[in-house]
Amino acid sequence: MNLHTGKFSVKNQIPIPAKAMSDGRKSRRPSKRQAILEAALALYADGGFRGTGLTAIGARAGVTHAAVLYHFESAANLLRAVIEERDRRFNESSADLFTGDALEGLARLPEIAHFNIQHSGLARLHTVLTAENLDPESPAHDWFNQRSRAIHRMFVRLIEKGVDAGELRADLDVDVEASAIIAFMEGAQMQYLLDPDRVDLVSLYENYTHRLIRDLSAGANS
Amino acid sequence: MNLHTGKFSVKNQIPIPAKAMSDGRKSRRPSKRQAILEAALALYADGGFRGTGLTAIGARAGVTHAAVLYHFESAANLLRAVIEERDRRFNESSADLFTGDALEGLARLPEIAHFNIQHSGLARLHTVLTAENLDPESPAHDWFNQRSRAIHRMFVRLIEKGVDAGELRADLDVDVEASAIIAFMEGAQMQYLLDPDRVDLVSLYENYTHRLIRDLSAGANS
DNA sequence: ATTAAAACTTACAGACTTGTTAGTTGACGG
DNA sequence: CCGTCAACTAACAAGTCTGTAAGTTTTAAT
Repeated sequence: MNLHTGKFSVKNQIPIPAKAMSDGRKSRRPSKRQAILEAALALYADGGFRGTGLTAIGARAGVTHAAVLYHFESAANLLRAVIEERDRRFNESSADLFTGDALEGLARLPEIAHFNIQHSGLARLHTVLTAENLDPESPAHDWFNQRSRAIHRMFVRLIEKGVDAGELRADLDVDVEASAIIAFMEGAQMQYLLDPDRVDLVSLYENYTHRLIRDLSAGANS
Repeated sequence: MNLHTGKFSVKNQIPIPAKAMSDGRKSRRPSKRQAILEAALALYADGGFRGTGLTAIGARAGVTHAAVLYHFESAANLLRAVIEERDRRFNESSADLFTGDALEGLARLPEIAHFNIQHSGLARLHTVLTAENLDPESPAHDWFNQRSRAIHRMFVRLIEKGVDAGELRADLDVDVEASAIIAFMEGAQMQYLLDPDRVDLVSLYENYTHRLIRDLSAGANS
């Protein structure tokens, strides 16, 4: 364990990737960078950041741990790249939930359940890394914090849009409602990951969504 | 409801505590066992199991890491003791939620929010360790799995009691309802731990509880 | 006072961690 | 054909981790 230990704590920001990123010029060799990232995605999902060494990641990608460091410069930096990659993939398939009407967006929440079941590796990665970085001293705490706020804002805006459009009740505490939705999703995820056989994630989401829409819709009894 | 607490064998034989547990006989020296457990409680909450070494735990308790092993035999065994201790404390103050009527029990859920805020160390410990043991290969995965099922059963029974008493709707999918409640609580906890300044855990719980009771009460519109 | 045992400490071992450095490989440009 | 440079590997360093073994201190009972 590290406890504080300066390390990268100087700035919250983690240094930029690496030089080995440019594909503008001709690559002299097929570079294992992507394979390494993929391996890290998978292994962090199982063992978390603290539980997974660069050697294991390299081995899965068919290189030594030095190659991992060559491409990502440090373990913390690799973590950052992994988190961003999972975000990229998740957003790709869920961003459009926030583009339409509020009621429509809420009704489509179960799509997230489907995505997370199909990509349970990514889902576990997210949950494991979030929990691992609850401690403010953790290497990526600030990043997860910001991320959390960003998602919260998206839901707040979605709900506000619904309120403005008259779809949703006007007396809602949007902050609380947004947090509640996120809480349900995160918690359901955790339940499912812990015991996939017992928990039917889709049923959970559908039941929740149905009731959520009924409760938030304009005209619902308080 | 004391869910067991015993150690119904979780197939993986985790050895029994140690000889140094008996207080039936006179202790020859004040033993740091309790101090070590306390230190582990605190440090695991911050850094998780994988992120915390026995040396650090020992240091916090004023002993060497060898003393930790003397009392708990192995790191995995200490983890088990820590989990059980957190459970014991949590149950002590929340077990009676399940003894009364269903509606009363549900209405008192916000008490859990208060407990978790006051004992945020224990709360973080629970969340961090749960996430860390999502992987079936993890040392305490089975234990957390069983624990999760036990809690789920408690809520199932509470809801069933309410249905039988005519307090709650008869057409509920109790399994799903129980999972949803747990999901909300776990997720809310995670949100709060990640960003205590933004998330008002008590408001979240109160809002949720109010709506939950309204939705589940007999006579509510489907 | 001697003995016995709990409750430690010190020292060591082996495995694993991140990270550095120096050397090797191989394809492409000239 | 040859130099260059990306993309590595091998080896090493310094540290951490769990666990073992053997020796020491403290106290209670005889």
